[in-house]
Amino acid sequence: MPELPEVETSRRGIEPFLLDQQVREVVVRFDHLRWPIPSDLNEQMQGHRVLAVDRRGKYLLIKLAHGCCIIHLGMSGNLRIIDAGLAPQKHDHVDIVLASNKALRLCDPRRFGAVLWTSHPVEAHKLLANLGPEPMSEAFTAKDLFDKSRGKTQCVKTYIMDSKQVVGVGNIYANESLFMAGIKPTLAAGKISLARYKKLHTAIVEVLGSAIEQGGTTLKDFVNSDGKPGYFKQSLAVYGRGGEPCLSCGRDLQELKIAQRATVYCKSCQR
DNA sequence: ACTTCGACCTGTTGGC
DNA sequence: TGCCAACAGGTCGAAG
Repeated sequence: MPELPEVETSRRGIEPFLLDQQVREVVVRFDHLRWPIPSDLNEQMQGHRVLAVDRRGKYLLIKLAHGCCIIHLGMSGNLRIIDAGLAPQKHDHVDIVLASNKALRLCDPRRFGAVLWTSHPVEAHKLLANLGPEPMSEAFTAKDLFDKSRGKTQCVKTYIMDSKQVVGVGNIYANESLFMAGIKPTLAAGKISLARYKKLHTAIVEVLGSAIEQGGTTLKDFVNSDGKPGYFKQSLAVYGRGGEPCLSCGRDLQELKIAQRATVYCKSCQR
């Protein structure tokens, strides 16, 4: 489900319900997500207050005084705020029950997501330590994108989806950003000029920024934490539109696979 | 060191 | 209607 805008939308949705709340109990109904959920998760969190609900890339970070619960939504995960005790549906794997009698509930049919715990500074966690800059921060620059791409033969689409370069650019927004920047997705990352990386940088920031403003993309089952859908889908220019006319020039959009992921672009607008 | 590819899962969709 | 194959928002870690 989620790319960065969806994760950020979820974070904003759940934060007011978690912040400053004491954790009453963590209920794990199914512990085999991408990795096993730590068996001492309840022991670690029970009775402690939530100090912050942060995000790093697509990882949600629920911070307590002595450690952090790391949540990743994988491909199909979603989070909702419910009344504690509401009967769980299929795939509702974890509840973090709060003293307020509300609970944060994780549902993840495909189980590509993760729920982990770390007692060390979370930034040093193996999964977070090597992440690139946040796309909406000053640390993300066209110059770095350009410099780090030199010598690389991989497609530019694969390159911008690599979380070591920049976090949060998934398949939808990679397609959209490349269209906005007028860059053909199959070009070798190492052969693209600084001027074009400046366009691409701007496009990534704009595409992700407006998606966050609009509450993420609604695809199939995405709803944010209060159950309202995102509204970005109606602004997608290429994703899911293979064979349909380019919104800019009217020619048929091309569809192909790059690294086994659906890729759509306009042959005449993207070169 | 860089790049590609398999693997992890269920649910939905489209073709026959 | 049923069956089967292909596909779906991610990304780690192994293999090449």
